[in-house]
Amino acid sequence: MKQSQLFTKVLKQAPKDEVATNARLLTRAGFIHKVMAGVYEYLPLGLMVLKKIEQIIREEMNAIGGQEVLMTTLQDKEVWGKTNRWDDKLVDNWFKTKLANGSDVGIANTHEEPLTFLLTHYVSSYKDLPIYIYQFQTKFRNELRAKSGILRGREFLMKDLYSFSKTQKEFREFYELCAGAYLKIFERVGLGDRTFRTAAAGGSFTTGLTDEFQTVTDSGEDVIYVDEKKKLAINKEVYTEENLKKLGLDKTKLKEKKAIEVGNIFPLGTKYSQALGLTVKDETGREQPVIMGSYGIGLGRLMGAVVEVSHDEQGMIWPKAIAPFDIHLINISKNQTPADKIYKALLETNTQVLYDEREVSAGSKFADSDLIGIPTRVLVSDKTLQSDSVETKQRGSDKTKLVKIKDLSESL
RNA sequence: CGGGGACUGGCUCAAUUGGCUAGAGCGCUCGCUUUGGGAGCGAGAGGUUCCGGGUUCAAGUCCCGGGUCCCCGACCA
Repeated sequence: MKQSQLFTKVLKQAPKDEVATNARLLTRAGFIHKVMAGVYEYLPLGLMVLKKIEQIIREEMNAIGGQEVLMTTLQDKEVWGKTNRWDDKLVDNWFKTKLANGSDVGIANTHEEPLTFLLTHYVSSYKDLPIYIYQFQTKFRNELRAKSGILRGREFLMKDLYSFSKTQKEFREFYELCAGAYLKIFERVGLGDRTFRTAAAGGSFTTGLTDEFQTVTDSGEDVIYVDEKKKLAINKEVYTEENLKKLGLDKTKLKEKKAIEVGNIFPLGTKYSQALGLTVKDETGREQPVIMGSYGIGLGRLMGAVVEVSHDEQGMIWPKAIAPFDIHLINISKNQTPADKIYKALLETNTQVLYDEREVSAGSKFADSDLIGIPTRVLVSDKTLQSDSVETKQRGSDKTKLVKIKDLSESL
């Protein structure tokens, strides 16, 4: 894409109402725009990143047997009444509204109830299980205090998967499979070396220990204790002698760290299936409640976490897998024709390239490029053209390399 | 929800203990010049000073009410 056609522009100064690094950089670079506290619009560059994250998650969820659906934002009150979660005392961060005919509806906060209810229409035999269903869907949560830019929003895109199993053993196997898939996802988006499976409390969903995935960074909201060798951690909220023993963690080997929760998985047992009547007949013909699990990843939060851990003074440094573009082609030669040709040639090799052909100063282009943070910069100047070359540079590194134009696509 | 801070062109900020036509930088438009790390000169456009009341000869500035945003805490997927 030609940069002059991008409708967003880079800002030299971040808006004063943003303090969080992720929001400051993403806003300055034109990836997102704040509408109100905790509510952000995704602009072209930001959406490209979000879509790439989504695709990585989709691939990993499909790989473990997930089937993608899309459920609704408007939810039936009846269904929530069956688990008593309609009550504001139990779930108080809910947006609710009314239809024209006066009936109450909920605005998607989570989907355990609607999905469990949906499955009662299709599942009746143990032969129908297991089933793993997921979606990318916007969640609305009326947080008392939104903060940290896109890390905690009132409206955010979430991948939520729900597992439906006939036995504890079957459930546990999938639970571990999904934990593995999560680690792969965080690896692929560039957070692998600092993201830990972490024992935590289950909130309103369950009792007992559950698992979350925490990315270590000083800008995190949570405090965890990490065993770096075992690649395991425990959240401060459940840090007790008893739990340490249960997890086989040695107090002396744990390091206290701040972290961002980028994903979570937890057992739901039969709480929802029983309440909503989701049962299957077993081999002997008896009705058995289905054993459930829930597995979530907030996409915006994940994107924000990447920015928090991967940036410098100049701007963001995107991992290749989720960068909005692969190449930032920059022309600073008066003669634009050679750069135009390179742009076309790159597009023909299916390279995703942002082409800065604007008539602004070189320094301004470099600064914008560093801020946006595309992994590879390809520079065309009078100097490089003298030797039929371009200069390549990786974002985050100072090393530059002169590459012959005819060899460019192979070298990338 | 408790405590603290803020709100002035698109963005960042000025505006003397209440005083003239609310200024500057960035950004934007036009012209000329310039082009390897946010260039220069000139001309120009752009304002309900968050909203509503009030005090005063006079309010961006003081008073009352409301709103929004940010931070800390509580809460929380």
